Amino acid sequence: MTQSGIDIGERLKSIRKMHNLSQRELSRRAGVTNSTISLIEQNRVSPSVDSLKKLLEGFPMTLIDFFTMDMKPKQASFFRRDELVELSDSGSSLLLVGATRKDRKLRVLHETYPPGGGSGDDMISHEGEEAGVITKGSIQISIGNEVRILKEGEAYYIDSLIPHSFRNISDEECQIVSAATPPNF
Amino acid sequence: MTQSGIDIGERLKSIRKMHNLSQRELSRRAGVTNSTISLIEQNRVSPSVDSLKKLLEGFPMTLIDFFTMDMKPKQASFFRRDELVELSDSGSSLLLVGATRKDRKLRVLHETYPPGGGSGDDMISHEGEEAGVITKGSIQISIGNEVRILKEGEAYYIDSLIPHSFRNISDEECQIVSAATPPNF
DNA sequence: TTTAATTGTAAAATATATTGAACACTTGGC
DNA sequence: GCCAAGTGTTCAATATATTTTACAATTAAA
Repeated sequence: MTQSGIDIGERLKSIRKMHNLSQRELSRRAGVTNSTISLIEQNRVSPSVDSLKKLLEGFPMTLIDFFTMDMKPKQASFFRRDELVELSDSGSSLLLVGATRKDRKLRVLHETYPPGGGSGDDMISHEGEEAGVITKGSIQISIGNEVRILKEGEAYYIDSLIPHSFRNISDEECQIVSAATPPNF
Repeated sequence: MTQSGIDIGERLKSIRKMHNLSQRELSRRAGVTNSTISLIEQNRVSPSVDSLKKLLEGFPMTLIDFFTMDMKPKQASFFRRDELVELSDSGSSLLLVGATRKDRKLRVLHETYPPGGGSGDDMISHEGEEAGVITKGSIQISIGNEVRILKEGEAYYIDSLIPHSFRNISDEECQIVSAATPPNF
């Protein structure tokens, strides 16, 4: 029988429903009996780790995912261009994706740098990681004491602790999509 | 008996050792028999979620912590196009940024979908958050039971555990830069 | 050495998870 | 109406996890 604090049965059931699977269909995919699934979802048994793992592989999903899952309120998913929030006051443009969401784990930006534009000397460093892809033009990126020019299709991945800055030294507009976690704004 | 992929027994044992606890002492704290602990550590049984939870409370530690535990090193920097790792085997292209880093918190992809291409019919779901910007063309995105077509410059931001999929139903190539945390690959 | 208190392990007994085969109920043809 | 295929549930049988009790090996103190 179960007493595990978190409602494993309910959680499994809701995941199964999300994927539009019947107990029997999940049973086939996971190699666990449909009756077992029924009992687990009713919290009449506490599944072995093996069984739970098999079941999750039917989605697929990992044990980490399962135990990390918390019910979250549904929030806006799609964003038109005018729904992206402009963060920059200079000539450059920093459009934030998902600004309306309360507790983002991710800071995704669509950045546009005109010729001569740049991020300023961003000496603020914070815990986390940051990465991006150049989607148009080229840009000079300084990371620590390294300096390099990245062209369309190239990318970077850095620890946010290391001071970094961007400058468009070309005569073309440059666009970047970047992501960081945890978000610093 | 166990076959759970990850070595639960070894993991439990190493955690116990880290805390300088004997099987019997952990037994007292957790309310689980020492023989059970012995069997689990030898991987001769697959503990029930209940038992594992009780054991971890003896340290204390959560199930999330337990399953998240993975040893991780570090690295950095710039990536040319040919240094991005192709993850797709179909017609679409999924280029991973920073693949050489072992401990990424971020999964940034440069995705290219030819006309008719897509992410596959199997909707994938995993714990975390995911967002992206369409940088070229347009694409149809399904999130849960919502479907929408996003054009260049538009964006999305979703909880990763909501099943989602992409399909390019236009006659032009579509490019996206997406980011997710934590990385599922 | 002996004794007592540890340690991890093992076997049989017991409790529980899982299976296999039913059940009643619904849905969509025909 | 009936029938076939689907749904989730229940119960007895079986497989497995957990406990109880015991054992042998180690460590420390007398």
